[in-house]
Amino acid sequence: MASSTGSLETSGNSQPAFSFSTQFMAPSFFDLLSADDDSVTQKRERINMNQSFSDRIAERTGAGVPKFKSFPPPSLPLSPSPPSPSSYFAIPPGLSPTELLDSPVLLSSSTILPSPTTGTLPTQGFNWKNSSGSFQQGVKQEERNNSNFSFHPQTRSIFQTSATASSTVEPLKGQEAAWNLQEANKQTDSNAIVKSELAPNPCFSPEIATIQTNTQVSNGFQSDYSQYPQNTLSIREQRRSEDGYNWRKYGQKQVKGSENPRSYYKCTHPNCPTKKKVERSMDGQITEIVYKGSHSHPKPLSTRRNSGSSVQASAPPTSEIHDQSVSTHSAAHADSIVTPENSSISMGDEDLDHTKSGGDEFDEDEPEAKRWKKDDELEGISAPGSRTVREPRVVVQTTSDIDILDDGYRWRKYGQKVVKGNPNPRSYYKCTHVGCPVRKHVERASHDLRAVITTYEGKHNHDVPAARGSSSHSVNKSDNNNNNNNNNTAMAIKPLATSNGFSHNLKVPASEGQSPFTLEMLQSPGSFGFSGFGNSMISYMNQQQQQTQSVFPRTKEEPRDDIFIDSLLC
DNA sequence: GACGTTTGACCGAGC
DNA sequence: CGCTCGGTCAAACGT
Repeated sequence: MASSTGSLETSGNSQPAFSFSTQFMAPSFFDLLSADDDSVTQKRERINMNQSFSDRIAERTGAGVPKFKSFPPPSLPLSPSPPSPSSYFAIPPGLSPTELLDSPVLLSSSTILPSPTTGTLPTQGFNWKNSSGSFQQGVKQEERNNSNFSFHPQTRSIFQTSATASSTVEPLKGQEAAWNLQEANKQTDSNAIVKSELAPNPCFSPEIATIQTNTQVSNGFQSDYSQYPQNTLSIREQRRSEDGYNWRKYGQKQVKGSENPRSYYKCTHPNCPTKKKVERSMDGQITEIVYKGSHSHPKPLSTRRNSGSSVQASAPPTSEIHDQSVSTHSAAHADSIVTPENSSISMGDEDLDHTKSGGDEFDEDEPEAKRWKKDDELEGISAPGSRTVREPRVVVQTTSDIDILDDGYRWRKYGQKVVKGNPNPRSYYKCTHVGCPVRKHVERASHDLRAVITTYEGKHNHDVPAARGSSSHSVNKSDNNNNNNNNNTAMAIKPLATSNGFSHNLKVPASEGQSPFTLEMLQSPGSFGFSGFGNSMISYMNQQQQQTQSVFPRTKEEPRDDIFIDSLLC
C-alpha cells in the first residue's frame, strides 16, 4: 500500500512497459542487500547482477513480469545530497502540511525541508531535475535493454542523525555497501532502491515504534547525493543502526501464524536491556518492529562501530512488496506497538474506536517492558489460536508517499489529536468499508516533516474499493492479495509498500495512457528532469497532474466527523 | 581476536 | 502432563 506506482504499461509481458513508481514500504533491492538475515538472498542477487536485466526479471518473476525484485541494486549515494526537494516541489495551492496531514493523502515532498540535524534529504523528492541526465541515461539504457523500465523514486527518512551519510547507504552491510558503491558507477539501467528502516529514536518522535521507509532512487539520481557532505562518513558508520543504536541479533524465529521470520535484537551497549524484534515479510521487508525496554545509555557516538544489525535487519531485499497481512487479509486484530524510549502506541480497537479520551488510551508513558507484555496480551485478541504478534505497523514515510496513505482504501477520519512527543497532529482514520475494522493514524514525524508516520491497525477484510473519480487511477488489488503467491501477473512494477496488509499499487492500463504518479510528480512534472523520457513522459505527467487534482479532493470527500471527534480528542 | 550472524536447542508460559 | 509457541541461549561460523 505504500506506494504509488506510475505505470505505463501494456498488456502482455513481452510488451514494452514503463513503470514509474514511488515506493516506500516496498522492499527494495537495497533492502535485499541490507537485510541481515537475507544474506543468502543478497548474495544471490549480487550474482544475478551479472545477468541481463531481462534475465533477472524472468528469473525473479518466472514469467518475465517485471517486479521490483527484478531490479538490480541501486547505486549508493554516498555522495552529495541533492538539493532540497523543496526546491523543486511546492505545496499545492491552498494546501499546507497540516492540511495534507489531515488528509489521507500525504504531502508532497515539496513541503519537506532537509533535516537540520542530519542534513540528509529525502530522496523522494530527490532532485530529478539535476539527475535527469543520468536518469535519462538510465532510462534509455533500460529501454534499449529491456523495454521495461521501472522507476522507483523513493524517499528516505532522515530520522537518524548519526546514521548518516545517508540512510540509503546505511542499511547496507559493508560488503553490500561496497558493492553498491561499485555498482552505482556501473549501473545505469536499473533503479536504485533504497530502503531504510528507522528504529524509533528517542530523540525523535517517541511514538514511533517502527519507522520504516523505503527509498528508491534511480541510479541517475544518485549523483545528487554526491553533493552531500555526508559522504565523509564511513560506510561502516553509515551502516549503523538507523536509530542510532547498535544492535546484536541474538535469535530468529519463524513465528506461527505469520510467514515472516522474526529476528531478535539486543542493544549491544553493556547492561542495556533494550531489545527489539523485527519481523520481515518473505521478501525481506520489515513489517514490524517492536521495541522492548529503554536504552540505559545515550545514543552511541557516530564513530562507534556499527553493529549494523538493526539497519540490516531493517533493510528488506526486494522491491516487490507484500506485507504479511497482504497474504491473509484476515480479520483485523488488535495491535500494539512498543517503542523505545517510552514511546509507544498501544491501541486496540477500542482505543481508537472511542474517541473519548483523546490520546490517553495510547499509554505512551507506559514502560516498554509492560507494553511489550501488552503486545502479547493483545495477541490473543488479534489472532485467535495464534500467539503471533500483531503489532500495528507503523510506517514512516516521507511526505511524498502520498500514495501510501492514499492506499486505495477509503478512510473516514474520525479523530485527530496531538500526542505527546510530537507536535504534529495525528489524524485518525477508519476504513469506511462496512465491517472492516482497519484503522490507521497518520502523523508527521516530529523532527522531520518529510516523514509521515502511518500506523495501521488490523487488516482489511475486503477488497480494495474501486478507485474513485477516475477509472484509470485504479488500485491494483491483485497486488495486494497476490504478493505472497507471486502470481501477480500485472505488468506494472509493484512498488508497493505495504504496511499491515496494505499493499498499494496504483496501476493503469497502458491503453489508457495513464499511470499513477507520486504527488510530487504530479505536481511538478517539469521539475523532474524527465525530459529524458521524451515528450511522452512530460505529457504523461501532465495528464497525471490533472489526475492529481482528483486525488487531493478525494480526501476531502471523505466524510469528516472529526469536528465532533476532535472535540473529544483534543 | 573482536564482534556479529546463524541456527538448532532449550526454556518457560499458556492452553 | 503434554503440546504449542515465543523468546532466548550458545556453539559454530562469518567478517
